[in-house]
Amino acid sequence: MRFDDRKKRILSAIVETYIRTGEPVGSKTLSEFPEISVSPATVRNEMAALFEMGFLEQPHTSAGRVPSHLGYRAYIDGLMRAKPLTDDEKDGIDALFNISDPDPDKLLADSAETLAEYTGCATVAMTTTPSYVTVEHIDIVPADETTVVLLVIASNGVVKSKVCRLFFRVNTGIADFFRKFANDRFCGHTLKEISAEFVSAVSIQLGEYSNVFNPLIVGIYELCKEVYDGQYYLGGREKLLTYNEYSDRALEIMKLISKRDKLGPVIGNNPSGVTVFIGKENSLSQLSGSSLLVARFSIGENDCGTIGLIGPVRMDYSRLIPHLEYFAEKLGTLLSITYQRKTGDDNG
Amino acid sequence: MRFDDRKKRILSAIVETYIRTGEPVGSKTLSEFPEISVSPATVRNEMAALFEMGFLEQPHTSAGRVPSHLGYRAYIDGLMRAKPLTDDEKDGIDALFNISDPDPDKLLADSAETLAEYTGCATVAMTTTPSYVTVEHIDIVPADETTVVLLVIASNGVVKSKVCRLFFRVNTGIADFFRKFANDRFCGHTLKEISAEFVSAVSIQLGEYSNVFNPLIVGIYELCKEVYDGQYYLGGREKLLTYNEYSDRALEIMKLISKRDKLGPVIGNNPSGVTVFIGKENSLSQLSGSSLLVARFSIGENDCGTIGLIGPVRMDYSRLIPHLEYFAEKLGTLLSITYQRKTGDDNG
DNA sequence: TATTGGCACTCGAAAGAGTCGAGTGCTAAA
DNA sequence: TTTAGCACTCGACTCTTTCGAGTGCCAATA
Repeated sequence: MRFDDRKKRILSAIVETYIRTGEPVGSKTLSEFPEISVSPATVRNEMAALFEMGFLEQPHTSAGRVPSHLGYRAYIDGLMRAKPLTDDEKDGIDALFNISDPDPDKLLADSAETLAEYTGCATVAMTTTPSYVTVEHIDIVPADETTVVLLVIASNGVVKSKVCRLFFRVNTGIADFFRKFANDRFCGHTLKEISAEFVSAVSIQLGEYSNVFNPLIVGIYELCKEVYDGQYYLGGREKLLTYNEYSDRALEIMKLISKRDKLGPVIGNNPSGVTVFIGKENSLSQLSGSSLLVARFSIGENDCGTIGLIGPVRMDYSRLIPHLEYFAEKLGTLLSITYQRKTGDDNG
Repeated sequence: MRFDDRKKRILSAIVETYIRTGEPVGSKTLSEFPEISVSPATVRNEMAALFEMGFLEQPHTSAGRVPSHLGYRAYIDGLMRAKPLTDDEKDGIDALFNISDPDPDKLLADSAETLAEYTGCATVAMTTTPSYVTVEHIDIVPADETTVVLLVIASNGVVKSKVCRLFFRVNTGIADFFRKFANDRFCGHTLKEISAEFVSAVSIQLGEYSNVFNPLIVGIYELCKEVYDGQYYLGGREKLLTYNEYSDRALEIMKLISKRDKLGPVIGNNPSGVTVFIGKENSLSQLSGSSLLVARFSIGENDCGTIGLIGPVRMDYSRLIPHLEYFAEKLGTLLSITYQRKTGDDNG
């Protein structure tokens, strides 16, 4: 049986109509489409064929047809006409990223929230740190008598800080000593190397002072770990409640996507561009009723993170895929500006 | 009509049974309670009286009775026997707060999440900064050639930092100059004073350098604002989905409580101890189906924040009120240790 | 040969009828 | 003042009926 042109048009129309209405699509409705314009009976014959080929499902005998996962897949891979963003939509997204000096962490969290608002889906934004990234510099700044601010600057430009409150007074001498010590021991090592064992070993080298300085050493460890772990932000999880598909599963899905160890591996390892997982294609069985759209973004040349959408299988792919793509691109651009300035200025 | 002892016992039993089962409570059920032990007919007479007095409501003629808001209020204010925490429960909460050197912001966010997990309610945690808090110290630390870390330390011990990426190379001289300038202009001023206008005025004093240093001045402004605004964290909003009461209102409530400008004023201005708003007592009409429990916590002597529970009116007050109280107390204690060490060590 | 009109059939959704039982209010007796 | 007795109410549940959108199949048609 050939998957001829009319079958393609009919499948397209079924997918699009079902996405729009949420109701199974019947032969009469389809026959009224200008790009189809054959009688309902003919449409029925074609639908029977598409059903045979696995592209359609039938909720029950006397209902219309609904796309199967295969049907969605065929639609997305070949039939769909992506709706390019209007200038207004582009301007809208551009405006979101028109921030002069963003805090990268907040930017990511805000992006997730904004993208959720923009798409009506739950979103996830995640960054990962390549294993070659090293500690570039550690600093310690006395804030008041017993408080210091610890800074860890990584070779990828990420800076993290932490307030440490100590049990003794910190003067410039102590700060200088510790700064030198910490830089000597940590700089140049990859973040990956800096394990609890590594830190214990460093601590021992402080000899009798190891107890006193322990909060700072632990602080450095925590900051390194924080940088290496990257970020994981969710946005608009409550959007799932607006879809009847999730009427009683919403809580389960909301909990699931909150867990980085569950969703992270799934979204973290995809080619560039937008990757789509439709329903049962998801490796997590709980997501068999959901579709997942993920897009990588990069800082300059370096692949650095993923931003994704989670919504019902019946989501508007033709609109959301280009949106997500554009959004990820813009996010990458802004992060690149933020992080690359330090080297970009070298020539000036 | 007297609100005599037996009426009180019956009202108590109705509230407690209804909280437990979610079903209207009938006379037969009540007559079997040992503390009531009169016939169903007598109970019915008493219930009719309690209904007259406004303590009960009746979903429909042939259903049992349900507490009215007045009924809950009477229960909470006079009849309820608070269930003190068991040692195990106390240990559980104590363990949550057994952290050596917490980041205050994370602590608050984690507390909200943990409290939600512990109580099954949505939670909110908020801090406010008294208007007398001043800027104590500003620091600027070069991180790499064009990146600096800005620090603002407030007189209440709060430290905030921000990474600023600049368009020029920062050497020690520039950093020293700006540090002195910023401390001269900002220190001693209350956070409240540091408005956009204030910052513009300061910026002008930099003369020809005002453009160059503007990102730093703006950074200081943002940090001051961040400290002054305090924090607002939500936890476990999805818990609301577990109550049928919220079957179709969950989304609305989740959105509402996410808005600090809506919920903040309601929870931010209450006496110490646990304050309870039952259903329609809430000034926000959308919360008429919810109860709100709020508890203040303080750092040392200074009142500093609020932590609260949001759940269905039918919540287990006798358990949750003591829990929230203990939780707020512990949170305050840990924050006090964190913030007060700097002065507490002055005697040593 | 592909398309179409006709027709009997299917099956879920919605509406209506009947039953059940928990719970009530009222009255009269204890 | 308390209680047993009794008629009554009304939601929850079940069963049945009706309705109609949609189907599959077949014979007629272009």
